[in-house]
Amino acid sequence: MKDTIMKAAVSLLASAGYGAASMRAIADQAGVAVGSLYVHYSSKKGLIDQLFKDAFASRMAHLLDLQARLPSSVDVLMAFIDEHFRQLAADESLALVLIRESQNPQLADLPGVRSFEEDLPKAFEAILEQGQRQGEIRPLDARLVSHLIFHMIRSAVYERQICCHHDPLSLRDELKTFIKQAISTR
Amino acid sequence: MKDTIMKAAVSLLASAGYGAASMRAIADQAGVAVGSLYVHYSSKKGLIDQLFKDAFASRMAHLLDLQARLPSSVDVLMAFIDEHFRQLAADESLALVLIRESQNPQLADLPGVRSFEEDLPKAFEAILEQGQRQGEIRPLDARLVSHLIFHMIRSAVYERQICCHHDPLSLRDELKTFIKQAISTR
Amino acid sequence: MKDTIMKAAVSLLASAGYGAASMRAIADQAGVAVGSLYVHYSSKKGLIDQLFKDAFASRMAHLLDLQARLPSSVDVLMAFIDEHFRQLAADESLALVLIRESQNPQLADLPGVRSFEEDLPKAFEAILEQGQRQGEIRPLDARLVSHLIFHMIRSAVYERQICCHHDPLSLRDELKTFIKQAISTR
Amino acid sequence: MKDTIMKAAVSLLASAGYGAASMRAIADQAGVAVGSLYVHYSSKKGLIDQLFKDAFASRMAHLLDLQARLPSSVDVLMAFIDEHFRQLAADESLALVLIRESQNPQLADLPGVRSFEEDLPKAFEAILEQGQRQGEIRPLDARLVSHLIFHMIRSAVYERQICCHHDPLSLRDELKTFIKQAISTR
DNA sequence: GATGAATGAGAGTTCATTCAT
DNA sequence: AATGAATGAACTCTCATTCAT
Repeated sequence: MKDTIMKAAVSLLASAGYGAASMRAIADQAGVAVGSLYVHYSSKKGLIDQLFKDAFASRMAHLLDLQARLPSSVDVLMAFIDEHFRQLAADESLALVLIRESQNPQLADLPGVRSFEEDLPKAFEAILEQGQRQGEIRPLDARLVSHLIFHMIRSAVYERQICCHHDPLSLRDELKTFIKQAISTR
Repeated sequence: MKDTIMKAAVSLLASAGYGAASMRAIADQAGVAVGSLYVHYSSKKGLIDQLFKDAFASRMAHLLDLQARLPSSVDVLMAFIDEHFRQLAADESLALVLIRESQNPQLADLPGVRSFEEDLPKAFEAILEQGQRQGEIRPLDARLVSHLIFHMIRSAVYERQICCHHDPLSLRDELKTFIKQAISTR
Repeated sequence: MKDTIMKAAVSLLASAGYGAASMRAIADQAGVAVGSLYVHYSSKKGLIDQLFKDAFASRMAHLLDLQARLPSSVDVLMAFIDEHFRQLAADESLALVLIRESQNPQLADLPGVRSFEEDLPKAFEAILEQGQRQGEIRPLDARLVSHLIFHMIRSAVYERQICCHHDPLSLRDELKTFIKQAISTR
Repeated sequence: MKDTIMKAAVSLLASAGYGAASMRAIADQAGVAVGSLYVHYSSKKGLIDQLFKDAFASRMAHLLDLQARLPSSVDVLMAFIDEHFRQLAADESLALVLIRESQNPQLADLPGVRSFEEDLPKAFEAILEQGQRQGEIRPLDARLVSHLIFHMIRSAVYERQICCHHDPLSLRDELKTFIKQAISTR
């Protein structure tokens, strides 16, 4: 049931956003009573914090795994984008929620959200710096570009959700080409 | 007084977001009575719609002007980024609000917000297509890349607001280099 | 309207107690909307705090006045009892609420309630001590007896409300005789 | 286990009061599951009713015993006060709960609470009337004074709990002297 | 135009109680 | 007998909005 609730919450957050996703609406969507939400999550914010904590943990684990297995930094980034899009296909709503609500000031103080906002770009930054040392990546402000890439992935995912015009595979390849060309040494 | 209210609204929306910016809070911030808000704006959504309409009009006008004056599409984009950062310096809060709340599903049906979300990228797309015809810009999915660029500018602006680590000028130049390299024919 | 709300609150607190006097019930009793309660009082506790603050102020003012006008401490006590019963006749519900809810642990941290519980007995204590110095009152533990008297007045008032068997005047005289005989030097 | 639950309930009622002592909190305090409370008691009110029934039975039994053994009504009262203070020392929390919650309107309809509130003073009244017939006790309204004394004992006990300033023995003796002098024939 | 008290629907949350295990 | 997840009514409080002044 805990899972049913979380899935309903993600679905509603995706379509309506934090402000319009009331606990009552989430309960209805999940087909449970309002009180049941509080059996499994301490509060509305507690529920959303858990959402981000889970997402951060799974993404971070994957990124660290890639970094350990692939020698080339550019390859790590490309593989991560592939994986990100794969996860996206698995749960489109979740991706949208993660992107949208991570920028919601009302949620900025949640530990899970902060990890997602701060620690994930930091990992990107480390990869870029390693790539620079390896000569694969041109001189650039690693911190800044890590954030740019992070947001571009977000944007691509976001576009995919909102404007249903794009073919997801071409979008993924377009993004990869875009980033690859932008950071490579010539 | 109408202006005082709008400025207070922008300031509060920037720091607290749509959900936490109550009409009472906006009135307090502006130093006027709650009732006065409804003298000048029909509703909370009406106020925000106006905010986006104004912003869209000024940005669109500038883009059309650049397009008319500069022959090179790449130059137009670069000049637009310059101008965007200039406007940003003039009103940082407004930029943040435009970016954040344009993605808020609770505001998605406002005409002003829709213009900002849909018509501005369309203008970018037209510029890219023109650049392709001129041979300045490599073959790419104009519609998709226009959205990517649009979101990257957003991301850069957003980063500038949230993480106070970056030097705004280097951020602007980094972004211009990033985009220029990404779209140019080799 | 602020007054209407307070009167409705007192009436409901008297008949139902703090736990059963919901804000909705108070609003209904007062014939106003729930929201109106929060226009005039910050919260349920804020409303009750105000109730006690007002009651404390009026009783304390009267006690100080008597103390200034009457030379005999016993007379002051007797006059205060008379006045207390008079105020009681003017607002029986209020008296009951003050007595009952001042002992409610959920309200113990309200400043108004603390004043009522602590500062009023302190004033009694001062009167007793003065009476002892004047030789009117027998040797006794002033602090303790001040609390005993305070609670006896309460009890008498409480009885009057709950058990409607007693004649209020005989109750008052019985109490006065009881106290007078208990504290006098023989 | 039934006893563990009752003790936890008394402890929590003493410190937090009826309103704040939720069934979950009582279960936590007792170290059992919420469901177990309903195995032994029909409801929250049923539990509290049992609390008062037990207390009434033990106090009433003792009072009747004293009345049978002691010829002097004044002695009976004094002995009862001694015993009351002794019971108090044995379970201070219980005493506080009995006093406080017997006045809670939300509990006024419980049979156990009504016995405690009505039948105990009636027994006092009978003793006073007997003392009057024996010439030990001055002419007074027996019903009224029985309530006064009942409440004074309450008050003394209550004070002992709340204001930790008093020495319990001196408080007991002060109260006994106070009452003895108040009711005696001169 | 400007005000702010009044509104009432709806938000998040709690809680006594039930019942399948 | 013991458990604790599930329930849904009811709670306190907030908020966009209205309207008489």
